[in-house]
Amino acid sequence: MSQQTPNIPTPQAIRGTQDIFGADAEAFAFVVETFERVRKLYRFRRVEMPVFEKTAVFSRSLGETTDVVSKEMYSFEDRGGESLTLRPEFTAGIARAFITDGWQQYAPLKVATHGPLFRYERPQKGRYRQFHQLDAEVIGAAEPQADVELLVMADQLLKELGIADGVTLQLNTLGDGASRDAWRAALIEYFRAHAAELSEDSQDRLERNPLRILDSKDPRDKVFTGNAPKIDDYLSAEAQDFFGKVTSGLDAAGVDWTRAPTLVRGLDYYRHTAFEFVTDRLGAQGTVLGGGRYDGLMEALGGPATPAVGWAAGIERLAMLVGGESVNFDPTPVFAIVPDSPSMRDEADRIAAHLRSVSTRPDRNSDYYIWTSFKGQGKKLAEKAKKEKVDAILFVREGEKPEDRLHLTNVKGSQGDAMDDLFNILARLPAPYTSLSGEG
RNA sequence: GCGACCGUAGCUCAGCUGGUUAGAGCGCCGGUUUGUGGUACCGGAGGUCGGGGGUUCGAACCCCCUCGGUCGCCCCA
Repeated sequence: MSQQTPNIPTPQAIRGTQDIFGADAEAFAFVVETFERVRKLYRFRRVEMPVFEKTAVFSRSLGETTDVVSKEMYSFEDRGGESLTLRPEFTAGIARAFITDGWQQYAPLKVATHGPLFRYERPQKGRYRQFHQLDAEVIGAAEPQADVELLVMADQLLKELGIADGVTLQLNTLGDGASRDAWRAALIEYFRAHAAELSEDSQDRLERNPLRILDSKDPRDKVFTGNAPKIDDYLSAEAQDFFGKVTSGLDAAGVDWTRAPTLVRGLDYYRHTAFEFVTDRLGAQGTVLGGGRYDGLMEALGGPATPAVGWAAGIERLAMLVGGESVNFDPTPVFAIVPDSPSMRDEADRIAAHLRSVSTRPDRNSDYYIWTSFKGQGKKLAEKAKKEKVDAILFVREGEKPEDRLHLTNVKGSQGDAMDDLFNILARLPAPYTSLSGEG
């Protein structure tokens, strides 16, 4: 290995960013690919959104007083003196595009996207300053069936990722605007009576975000949360009916859920349905997918009143649940092409090039993968190939007759049909190599 | 923003209450052996002990500052 150049300090990675590699990167890709498949199944349209927006897009939609806006955004002035912000979430930007790009003509519009988000927070397990989310939104649909479809899709995604076990859907309603405001007022009144006995955090929350006191972890607060006013007592008949249709829709679709009366949303724009898929396997960052209805958002951005629902899911949290070195995300067999001697290098390269050029199936996936190296031959290279976890090694050796020149060795011990499959693939070899020797 | 723990070769770590040239395994490079269901052996390169300051005859080890990591609080997906 080469030495580092002295006296030139290597710049460090930014705190809270990640260089994702190896099994983690495979798990990440598996999550994204699964999401893409499910999103197409439900006919959500793919959108690509800018990574930065005018700061007002977020400050208006999330609320100036929220922690995200007041202390977690990466905001800066560009060279024109305009205040811009690296997106801390997807919804606000999509809502902005809905208004400014005339997407209203497609309403009700189902869109999905994924990519990096930025929040200046203290890094910890499952939380980074640059993190990645999957996102799905239904815009322009006031019907509870939209909430149901979104939740059914989320449920199917988690099942297809193989992580549905141990993840529970917690569901709540915040009511319509009037219900929510009445409940909020009642909560403030109730907690204010006990203000002195609450935790310092909750005394602060009392002013800024009283709903949040309900899911406080502090035992001093928990004493009071049990008897706090319930949203159910403040729901209008319409809001009650709406929530009833969501739950019956979920039951009809066979999605398990539990009522979580203290589940609230941190951001101001949420109404009605609020939900989180929660696991107990990720420590403090247990929410793996969360969202709700945000009927008030479009107006906050100066657009027409437009009902909408959506959710987002943390890709690295999903990847951690999927993870594990042992998981094989892709069963496609891998062949190593190994020249037995330096003189067979070109021949080996020729064979590898041919196999790669004929590998593509009509569905654009490959039947097999080909591993090669840039140097080495024979024994050493075979050892290296095994460390790369190839399924079989095709040795290219010197020999008079073409059938003597190729030798297939099965590395992983598959037999019978599996071995036949490997041989069948090599039947696609060019002219001289119509047969080859090998062992199973 | 607050708290706890941690920071020794590319990786995972050892280094006794501060005491001579800082170690192991894996990996890497070279070689010998072995014709291939993750060979065996020999040799080699590679470390400002995160960085800076201090205490001491002497610091990887003690103290302070700083940077970074991990896990909580907060916030949130």
